[in-house]
Amino acid sequence: MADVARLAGVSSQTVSRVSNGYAGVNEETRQQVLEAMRELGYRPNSAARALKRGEFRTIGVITFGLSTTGNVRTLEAIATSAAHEGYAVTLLPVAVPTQDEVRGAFSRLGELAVDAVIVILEVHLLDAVTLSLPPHIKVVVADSDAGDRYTVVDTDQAGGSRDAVRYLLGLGHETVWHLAGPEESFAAQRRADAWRAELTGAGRATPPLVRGDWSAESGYRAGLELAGQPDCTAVFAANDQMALGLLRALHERGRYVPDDVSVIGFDDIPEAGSFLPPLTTVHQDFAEVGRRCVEGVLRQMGQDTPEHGTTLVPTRLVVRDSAGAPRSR
Amino acid sequence: MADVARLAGVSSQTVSRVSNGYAGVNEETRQQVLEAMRELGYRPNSAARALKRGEFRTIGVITFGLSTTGNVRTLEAIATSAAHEGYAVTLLPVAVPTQDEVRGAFSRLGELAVDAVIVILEVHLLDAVTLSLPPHIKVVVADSDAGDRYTVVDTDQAGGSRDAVRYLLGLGHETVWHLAGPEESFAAQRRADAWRAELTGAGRATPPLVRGDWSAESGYRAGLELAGQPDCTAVFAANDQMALGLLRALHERGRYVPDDVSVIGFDDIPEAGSFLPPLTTVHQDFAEVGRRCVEGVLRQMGQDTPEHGTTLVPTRLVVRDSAGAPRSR
DNA sequence: CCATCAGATGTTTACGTAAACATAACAGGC
DNA sequence: GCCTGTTATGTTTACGTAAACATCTGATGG
Repeated sequence: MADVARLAGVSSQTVSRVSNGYAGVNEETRQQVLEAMRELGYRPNSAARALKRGEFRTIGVITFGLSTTGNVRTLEAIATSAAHEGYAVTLLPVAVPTQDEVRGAFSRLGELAVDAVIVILEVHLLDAVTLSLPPHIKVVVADSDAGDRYTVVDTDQAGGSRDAVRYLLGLGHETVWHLAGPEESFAAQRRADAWRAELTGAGRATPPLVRGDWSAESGYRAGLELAGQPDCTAVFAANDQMALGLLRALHERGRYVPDDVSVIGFDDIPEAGSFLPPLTTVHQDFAEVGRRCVEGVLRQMGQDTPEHGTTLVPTRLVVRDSAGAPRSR
Repeated sequence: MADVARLAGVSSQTVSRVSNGYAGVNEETRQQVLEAMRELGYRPNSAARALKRGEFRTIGVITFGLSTTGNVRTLEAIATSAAHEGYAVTLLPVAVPTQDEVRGAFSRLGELAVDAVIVILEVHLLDAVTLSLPPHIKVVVADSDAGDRYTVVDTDQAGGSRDAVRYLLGLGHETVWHLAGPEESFAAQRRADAWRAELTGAGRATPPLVRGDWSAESGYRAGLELAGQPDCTAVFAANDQMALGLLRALHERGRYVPDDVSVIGFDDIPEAGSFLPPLTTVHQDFAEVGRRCVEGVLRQMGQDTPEHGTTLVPTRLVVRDSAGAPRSR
């Protein structure tokens, strides 16, 4: 900066003013400074800036792996929104979703150049971890039920599940089975709860819940099991990957979809329309979740007090070919 | 820091020494300092550190979208490796893969707190962009052919493609069709080149190349076309998503896989084993690519001169059920 | 018993920036 | 012609840290 100032024949403060687009600079001076910057290839040093301003213009994102579509899409939207607002995004991968790992990530975060954190961790691990965060760092959590302590942005899991079950019942199915996600997952829990509630509300029997782990492979195993249940005519899978495995198992066992068994997924991953048959599924607007996370974080940075409360992003049932009326008995 | 020093009854320099694990500090003093740190909740300020040290311990990752599995898995491995080495990862999403956008990302990068960059951009857009990078920033490129100018880490696209084609020919197919990725993609280009070379080398006819855009939907459209070619008995798809769409199209048109048509994909995404039928595909070791990217970046940071040259990560053909011998004529 | 040296700790300074304050030049009103 | 206000610019300072250098203590060896 000093070099630029010297070359342009001004003080370093004037360079700073130009560099920050400050108003009260003579147009002629400004051009000289810009020219000098160009000539010297000047780049403001972000460390010094951050030090001086006391903020990094960076948002940290804590996430467990990038294996699930939802996390990735949300992350992508976060990165885009953040970039749009002039914020950078720093990634904090948590290797294994254990209490210790999460705590570790949070404490690494403490020394990290970050003004705020968005946590995309659907598992029940946030509880004991709160304390280790420096107090000035703002937090938004996606996919959690910690709405009483944090700002939470979530998909309307319950609404989406309700729509799926209602749609299947509307097609004439006696009841709907559920292929759930892993126990540790908040999202899985809420989808299962809503499924159960909707069935109960409609006065239908609740079949035993089948557990998967989000993977297509687990869906396949569950599918082999379900294929053996002759009274199973409709399945609501908690995500599209498991639905994919389910489709394969049913196909292998000669149970045709949708003629013998109807299947509905959750997420609407880009490939869902290319499954065999194309999957009817609940569309999640991950991009919107990401945007609102960034929004929430920035809003909190404008004020001193942290917020809490939950924002729900609505879902939409995308009807394709994997669900139909049950074969008439 | 000054507060900690006061509380511990030492100078701030001693606090710094403790904080950085410096050797020559009396054990007793050290404990007092640590105690004071704990009591005051002291966190070293990373901006000040970066300013003083002249390095940020941060790696920037430029990537176009997070839509392709490969990019995401690579990114994940990068983040993990980097964290392991005490480096943070900052994400620089490029919204649209145009020259301007890429240039923009690179110039934003100039002001970003980053010591090195890993570019995961498979498209032909790097060429004109070189200049805008501050000279001290180290670069590693994944999935590119810029090996003469940068350190490049790539999957052995050619080897994988060759194996796929060779395997299909070995099963007795007369020739192999190719469902290629988009023209702008380096990876797509290399896979297509290797496919053509292998066919030519084996003295087989080269069917017209069919173009997709990596998406399952484009694979479906291509599949409808290929289903109309009676002499098409084997297809090598440039990625698994397109293979998925292809499978659906073939199925809809009554061309059975693998009896009528054999299909091989590329990537080995986690779901590939759950396709109908389970997909034979070329496994890419994205994790290894990510690791080597970080390794390359760190290595260059240890020295002054940038490197160039290409490292290839080997692939592996994963045989499942989508490819078989052609129906005897 | 003093010179020498090693280990432990303190003091000064600089990293690059921008806020706060200071100064200078000039226009306009009375 | 002097005061006031405005605009443009310069000077000083502090952000939190760690390198470089300075100092102090006590031990060792001749």
